[in-house]
Amino acid sequence: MKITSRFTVAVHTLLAIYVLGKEYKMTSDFIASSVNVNPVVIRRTLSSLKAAGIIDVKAGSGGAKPLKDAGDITLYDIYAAVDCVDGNLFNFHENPNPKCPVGKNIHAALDSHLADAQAALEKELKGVTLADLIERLNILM
Amino acid sequence: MKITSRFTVAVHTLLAIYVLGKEYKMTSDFIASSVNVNPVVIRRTLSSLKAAGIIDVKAGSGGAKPLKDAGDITLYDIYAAVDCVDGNLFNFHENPNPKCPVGKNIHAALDSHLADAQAALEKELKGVTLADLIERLNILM
DNA sequence: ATAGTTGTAATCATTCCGATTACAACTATA
DNA sequence: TATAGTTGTAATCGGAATGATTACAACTAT
Repeated sequence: MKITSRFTVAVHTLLAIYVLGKEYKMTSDFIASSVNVNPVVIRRTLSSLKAAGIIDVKAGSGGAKPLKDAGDITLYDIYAAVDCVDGNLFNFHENPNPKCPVGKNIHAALDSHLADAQAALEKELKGVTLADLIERLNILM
Repeated sequence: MKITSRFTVAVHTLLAIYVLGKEYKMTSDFIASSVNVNPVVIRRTLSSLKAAGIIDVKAGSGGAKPLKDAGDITLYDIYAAVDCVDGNLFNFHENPNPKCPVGKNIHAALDSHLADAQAALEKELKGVTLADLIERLNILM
């Protein structure tokens, strides 16, 4: 079980917009050919990023544009924007038997630890900005 | 996108075995009624836990038994035993365009950060043992 | 022998994903 | 204002993963 590629697609999309946006018009078709997915997938990604206030996209004229400074966008912001994880990362089996001492209390015993693990992952994502990635890209390019 | 309930089912299963195992014969049917899933699901879980050397199960006679000390079993061990995540937690879009400067380098720029995030989650899981959960259960029960 | 189990294969329905088609709505510009 | 190029979005499709369930062979204790 893996976290949707929507996330890495969104990161890729933003990198493209921030790095190549001055030189090219960033249409969904253009971005789609860099990411190598269907343009509609990019349009959906752009919608999410727009709803999160990260970029601006105008219907008709086209071309996505940055709204925030790259240093102010973390991987977590992107992860949250495309909603790869709806609430809890870990799936719990529904309806453990309340007549069993284990079934009755397993949520109380386990939930906080799972939340901690998820928080640790998300904290790590909060520590990386789009600017960090762009810097690294510029070295590599 | 969530991590399979196989994981929490396995934790529940082990808790049942370690907490109730002295009092009851822990058959797949018994455990299934505590977890509230189909017995076959539990048998599969037991198989994984057995393969990981955590418990012993004998075909025919039945009844799962602990092989390791609860303090030596971490949530990570269970998570790994039932293989909820096959390798990388994050899905990457395949085939980014190598002709695009972003597409060509995005893996190099992003992979390590994703690995770090996954490692942070797993480290957290390594910090909790079955004994911790049992202790908490005993207080609640 | 028998009853009770485990191990495992095979199906099935459901859910989620990304791909794709289609088309209405919108905007810049000629 | 007509047109070309875009975005927004609904609808559908096939594929993959999941858990539920049925079925039955293999095994073990009594």
